[in-house]
Amino acid sequence: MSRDERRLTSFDVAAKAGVSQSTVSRALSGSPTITEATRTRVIEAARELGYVVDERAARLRSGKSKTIAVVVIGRAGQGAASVNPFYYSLLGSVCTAAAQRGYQALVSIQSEPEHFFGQFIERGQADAVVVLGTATNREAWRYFDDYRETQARMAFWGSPFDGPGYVRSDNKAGARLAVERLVQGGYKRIGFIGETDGAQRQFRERYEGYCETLEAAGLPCFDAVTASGETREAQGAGAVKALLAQKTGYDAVFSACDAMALGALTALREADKSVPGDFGVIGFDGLGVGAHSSPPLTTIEPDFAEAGLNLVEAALGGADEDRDRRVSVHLVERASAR
Amino acid sequence: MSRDERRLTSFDVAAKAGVSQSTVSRALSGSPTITEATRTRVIEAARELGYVVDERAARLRSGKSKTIAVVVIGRAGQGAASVNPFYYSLLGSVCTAAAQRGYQALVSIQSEPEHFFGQFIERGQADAVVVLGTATNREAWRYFDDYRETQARMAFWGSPFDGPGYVRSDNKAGARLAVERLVQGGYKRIGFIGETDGAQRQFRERYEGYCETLEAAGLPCFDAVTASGETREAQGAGAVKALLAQKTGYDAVFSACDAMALGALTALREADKSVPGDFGVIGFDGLGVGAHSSPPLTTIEPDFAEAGLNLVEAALGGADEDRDRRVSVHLVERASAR
DNA sequence: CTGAAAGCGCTTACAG
DNA sequence: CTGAAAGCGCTTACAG
Repeated sequence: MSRDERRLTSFDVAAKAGVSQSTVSRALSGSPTITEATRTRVIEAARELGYVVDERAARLRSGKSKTIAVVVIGRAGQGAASVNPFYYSLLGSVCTAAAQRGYQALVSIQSEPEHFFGQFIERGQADAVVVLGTATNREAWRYFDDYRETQARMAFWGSPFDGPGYVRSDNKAGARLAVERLVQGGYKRIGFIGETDGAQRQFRERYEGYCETLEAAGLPCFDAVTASGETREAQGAGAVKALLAQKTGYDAVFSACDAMALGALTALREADKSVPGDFGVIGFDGLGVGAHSSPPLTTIEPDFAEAGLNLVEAALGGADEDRDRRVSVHLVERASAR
Repeated sequence: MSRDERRLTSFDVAAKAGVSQSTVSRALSGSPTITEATRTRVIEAARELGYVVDERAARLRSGKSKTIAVVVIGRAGQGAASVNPFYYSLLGSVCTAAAQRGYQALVSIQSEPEHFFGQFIERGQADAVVVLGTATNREAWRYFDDYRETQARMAFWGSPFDGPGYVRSDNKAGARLAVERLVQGGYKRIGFIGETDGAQRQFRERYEGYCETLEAAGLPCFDAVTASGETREAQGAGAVKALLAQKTGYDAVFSACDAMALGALTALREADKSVPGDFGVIGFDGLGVGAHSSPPLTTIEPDFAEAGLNLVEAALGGADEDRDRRVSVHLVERASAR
């Protein structure tokens, strides 16, 4: 209720409980070497005084920080407004997963080269760092890919690079789910939109899954179609136009990401193709906005809670733990495939 | 490159630069009492060694933490998945605003009563705390409303409560923009959906702005219409159905929030009302998903960057600064009003 | 302008 | 099981 002038310390609690300061520390930190009676007395004294330990001191002394630094990469020149909902959801999952493991989350949104910073562990502020965000900010990813040479306890999502600590969706399984769903809907000539060059490793994996599934189904798979554009949506719209112009007789597309799929939907509407009747579309990412498009977008969604847990574990585990971490995905049935 | 076994300290830098440890500290912290020549030498030594100050020690000693704790309130029983994109954007803006003022952001997502926790300042982890999130988690807001009795340096967004430190949109101005836009579109019987009882102070303000603007335009204003439902969208859809059933001849609605407006759009489509031809809809919040609804939703959006800055300043300023902080809003012209 | 010293509030060997 | 003491790595009076 009242605001004390002097900060309460463990000595105040010790005095009140009639024990030494070290006993207070042990009692409050859950040391097993303390009698239950003593512990209760100390906890009660602390409660009455409104005392909580000063984490700066506790962490300095113990050498730990019980914190995970989470760096969210945005588009250069745009800041927080450029972070898409997918990464915010992932951020939320990481914070939650960290809390479940007893860690706090120090969040930093980084877009500009002059502010790239990763030395949270060296500053004693974090025990591990998770980096996530748009693959399009190449400079940022280059910075963190270099930086990881100096630190093992890191994990990544969204990077165009690869290596230990990189966590991602099970892209092939996702592609399979999507393409099988399209096949099951009776579509015969299924295209793929999204670039498959080095930039987006995830996209390449989705493309591979697309081809494999189609081949297994005895259906033809086609070259990936792309188009340039400012935004992912413009790219998706352009790709669908290009694909329609090909006159291969496409009747469906699997899009490498939802943002492009949304653009595809717009282009299809303009081309008077009815979705899902004439043409099927399935995206990838599980963006919430897809639920409001017309028609609502059927998509592949990674399990966010699992993604958060994987990122936290990979970061805490360090580079030693060199396994390929794949997050499971599932089909979100909406209305863009018949 | 190499991973040192022993942590580097300011003594190592001192030895390398040929100065005392206190000089290293002063040089690196930007103390004006240091010669430029000395500072350069120290900085260079630190750079070569790869030294950065241990913030736990620096903050313990200085008594500051240069951190803002950001608590994001989710729906009980649902966690991070229940945090909507609006609050994630706000979270991002707060992190960015904090960084601009030289603060870091410690983020904690809280949904369950047993994990409500606000004592970041007492733990020495933050200099101020910002709480934001859904007004529907009453218990959480009650907790933080109680907690603020013990701490001045707090700011809030989304609370059903009121008082110093509560930051919100300029709701009346927003309502005016929306209703004037509807009037300008030629709509004559404009309804309001959203509850106006105590729960959502923001909604009441929007309703008041709605009435005032309509009266000023010489048009009738009506009682707010609501409907119960699991989600905001279901509530919006229900409200529109109820409103259509009234046969007052409504030809537009101003919705207290976008989520309800999205539901309204669905209900209107089902009722074969063409939007914006037969019926106009304008929401409030600026949700990104509104850009993909059919038709895309015209809405009122608060300035997120300004909101973040306001929250950070209000929190840092403490309760002394007892002014009513209003964040400016603007009309996002999309296609649900002719 | 710089150095030697104290001390922030804890945790953790070291004794008993 | 508990206490007295050292020390984590800084910042900041206090001197000079």
